[in-house]
Amino acid sequence: MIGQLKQTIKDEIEKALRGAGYELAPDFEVGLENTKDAAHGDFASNVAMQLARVAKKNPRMIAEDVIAHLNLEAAKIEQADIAGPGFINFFINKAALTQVINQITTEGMAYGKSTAGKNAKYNVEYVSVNPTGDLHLGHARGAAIGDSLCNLLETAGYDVVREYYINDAGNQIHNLVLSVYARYLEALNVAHSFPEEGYRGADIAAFGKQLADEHGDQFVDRLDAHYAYLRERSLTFEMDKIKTDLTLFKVDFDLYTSEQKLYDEQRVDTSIQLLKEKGYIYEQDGAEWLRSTDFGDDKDRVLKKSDGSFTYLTPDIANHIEKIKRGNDKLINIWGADHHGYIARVKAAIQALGYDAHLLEVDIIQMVRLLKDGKEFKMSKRTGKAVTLRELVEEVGVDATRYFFASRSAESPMDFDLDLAIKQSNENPVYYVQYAHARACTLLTRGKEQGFTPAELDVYNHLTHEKELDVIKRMGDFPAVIADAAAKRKPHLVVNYIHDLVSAFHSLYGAKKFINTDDPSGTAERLALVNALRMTIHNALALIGVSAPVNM
RNA sequence: GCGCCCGUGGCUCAAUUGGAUAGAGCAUCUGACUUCGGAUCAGAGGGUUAUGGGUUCGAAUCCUAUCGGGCGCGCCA
Repeated sequence: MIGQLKQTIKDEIEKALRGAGYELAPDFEVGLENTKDAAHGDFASNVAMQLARVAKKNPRMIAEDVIAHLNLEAAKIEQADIAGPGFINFFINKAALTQVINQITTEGMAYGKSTAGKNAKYNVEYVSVNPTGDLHLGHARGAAIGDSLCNLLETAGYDVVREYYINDAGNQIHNLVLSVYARYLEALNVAHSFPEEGYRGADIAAFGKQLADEHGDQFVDRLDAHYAYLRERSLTFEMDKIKTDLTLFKVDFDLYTSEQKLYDEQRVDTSIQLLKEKGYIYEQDGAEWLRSTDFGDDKDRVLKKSDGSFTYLTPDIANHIEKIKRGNDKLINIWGADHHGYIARVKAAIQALGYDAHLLEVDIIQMVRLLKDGKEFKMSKRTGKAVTLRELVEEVGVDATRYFFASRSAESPMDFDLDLAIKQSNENPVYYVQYAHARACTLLTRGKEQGFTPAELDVYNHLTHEKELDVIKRMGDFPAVIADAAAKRKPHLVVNYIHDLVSAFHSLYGAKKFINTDDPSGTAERLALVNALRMTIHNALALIGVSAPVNM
């Protein structure tokens, strides 16, 4: 509703400009922003400044032209002022604004949805952790951001598939089997040596012991004979555990793609063949290379090694071909910063196949540095030392952890002080938001006890307090905020929004009585606002995987 | 050395992508109606946005140089 309002104003500004004789470029877009200060009205436009240079005219004079030609009634504006260097501030009809309440209560759980994405097919690949150990802190950040982004995209009208690419082929799986086997022998007190490149996570030790309990010494000295079985069991164990942990973290996937399956179905061979046909493969030193430098990569990349096996890149290219074949309009990969050097080569492959580089978008999430006792705590694959996602959830909680990760921009590296997180978990801003939701719910029940039901009116004439209007306006922004955050791939914008919305409500709560007043119609209208607010908070928190408790 | 990312109050982070007086939380300090939930509210102090130069009506944001930090730079995955 607010979105329509703003569009109407933009259209009318454009008409006014043309009416005043300004030439507008075909792609000219009228700027109209929410104001930060109520004194600047409800919306502000900077068109006058935008046009100052080309029109060679003082911005304030342009602003005057706009106002002189503006049809206030058509734009549904009560007043338009010029301020500062040439901003035009618009004041809208406050009573009309309250209609947002009805929109929210009618749409309910669906409030926030929009068609901004036009059902474009988006494939989002995230987490995709190798099945060789526990999910840790860094993965948690990727999972939280990836899942939130998918929720945002869906709500903003995109057609989303959530994909987890499983690296279940290659050397690391061999090392996984050897590691499990070593732990198995260890559990049986059989002399063994731990593999050089082995994985020392606690999960693997536990699984080795489990195998010993199940099978006794059946596999001792017979690794080769039972290799396939142990491989299958190890992989299943790892993936099941990863899925369980992710579900605990409220993160789910639509599609699990197996690297091994890409091999089995000849898709890896086919993709190399395809690149050969396009002429971007050459042989050197017994290996087959992709001429990725043709597309801006630093150096060419080996696809097929001289021993006949493939590099990691090759099946990944095959998978990207599969994604494209599924008819996706956009492929989004969410990777940790340690993989950013890999972007150029995958993009090169996509271009070599004749597709636009923009078809693939890689969003990088910067590193999480873990602090313990104020010092950096290096996670180590060698020793298996790490803080796992599971520990995080147990000690800090899902809601607090997800809110924490979602609230920070992905592009800046962050420190995570675990001790502080545990100690301060009850000071986490997430409770500030959840408390507002619980408070709203209580108000509704209390109101009901006293015989009040939320009003259903065309216009809410009693909601005139500055802080009431502030809350209403913010609620009305919700769909646009989602669409914006989705388009920018920035879930933290939603968290900023939630915090501001809730803060406006807490402030209103302090300034105004809701029930226990001698103003029944005001109470009923105010409860309608509270009801709409409750829904908005609930829907907003759902986007980042955080619950909205009725009481706490 | 080359490439990408980052640098904002004591700490952790924002800033509608170039907009009006750079905002929040934590920490510090001062206040709040004898039940609408004090996990809250009202307020105070705290900043040369790493540094220099440039672009323009206007810069934390763009360009440039320098300093500092992170991550990459395998026929590993």
